[in-house]
Amino acid sequence: MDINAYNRLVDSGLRPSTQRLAIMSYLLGHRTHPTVEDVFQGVVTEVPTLSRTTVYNTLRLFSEHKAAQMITIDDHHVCYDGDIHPHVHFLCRECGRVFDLMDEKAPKLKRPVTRDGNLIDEAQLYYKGVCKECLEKEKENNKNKIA
Amino acid sequence: MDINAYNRLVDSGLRPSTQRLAIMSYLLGHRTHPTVEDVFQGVVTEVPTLSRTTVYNTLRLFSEHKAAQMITIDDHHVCYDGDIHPHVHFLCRECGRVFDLMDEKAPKLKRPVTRDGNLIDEAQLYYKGVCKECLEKEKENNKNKIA
DNA sequence: CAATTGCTTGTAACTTTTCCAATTTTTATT
DNA sequence: AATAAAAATTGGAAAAGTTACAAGCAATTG
Repeated sequence: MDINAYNRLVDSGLRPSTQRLAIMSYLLGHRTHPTVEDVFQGVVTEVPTLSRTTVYNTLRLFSEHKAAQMITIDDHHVCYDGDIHPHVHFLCRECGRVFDLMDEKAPKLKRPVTRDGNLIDEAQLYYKGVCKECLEKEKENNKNKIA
Repeated sequence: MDINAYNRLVDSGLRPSTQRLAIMSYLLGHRTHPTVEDVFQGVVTEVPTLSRTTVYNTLRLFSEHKAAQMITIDDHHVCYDGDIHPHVHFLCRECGRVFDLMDEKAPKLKRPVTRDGNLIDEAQLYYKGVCKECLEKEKENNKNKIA
């Protein structure tokens, strides 16, 4: 059994069912910011009866209980992150990958309430652009065109 | 004619067609972070032949040309903002409204390239929580329950 | 004023997500 | 253990949001 997944669930006040453990294990083992479909495809081999609805429900549950982060940077689909420490995300417009930006500081909440009186419980800082790998590829293509 | 909408389009390198002008005017006149559907409903009264596809295409075009901001804070639908100055957004989990947080500083990009070599062209800082109005309502409801 | 290009339209299709009733699993009670 | 109650999961269907595409319309150029 994945002791980390188990602890994360119990610590978040969630019952460690087979499906939840499998989904949490997947999240903790794949730091690629998987979509719901990614999670489903990755876990269904292990839990063959798994339903997509369960994946949707479970990931939402995780995010509501702060056992995972919901990431809404991409307008096409939501993705999830098992890393619950505040950190900055980057979306590459070319390849669509989402990854962590280690060298940028996460937004820090000084107060959980704004001056206007709004209660804040979550902060997300996102960057969008073109990743290193895609920039390299573009360079290659341009070279070939000229040659 | 809305001179502001016209200028925003031309300055962004976009042709000022009837539909584009109407959509941009709507964005500039409604700082409520409208969804595609909001924009469609708001503009179709003025331009009765307007198609939803045009709204989708046009808003995407605007965001690609930095003539408007695409906001992906809500996992249910994308919304748009005619204010292109960097500023912080807040999503209320109760009423679903998105609004600007004036008293929070927008993320500033020192360099357009990360230390890893990724090219950044956009930054978004989002907060989620419960807005003042919804907090008040909750208080009311609790009072009534006890009484 | 013909040709080209760009913009808009409407429908259909597609993707993602939610709903819901039935079923299974787990927990609590006797 | 047996039973009842509660919680979690399933699968199919439906809804919501978005895109693709072919046809038509408008503007611009030579």
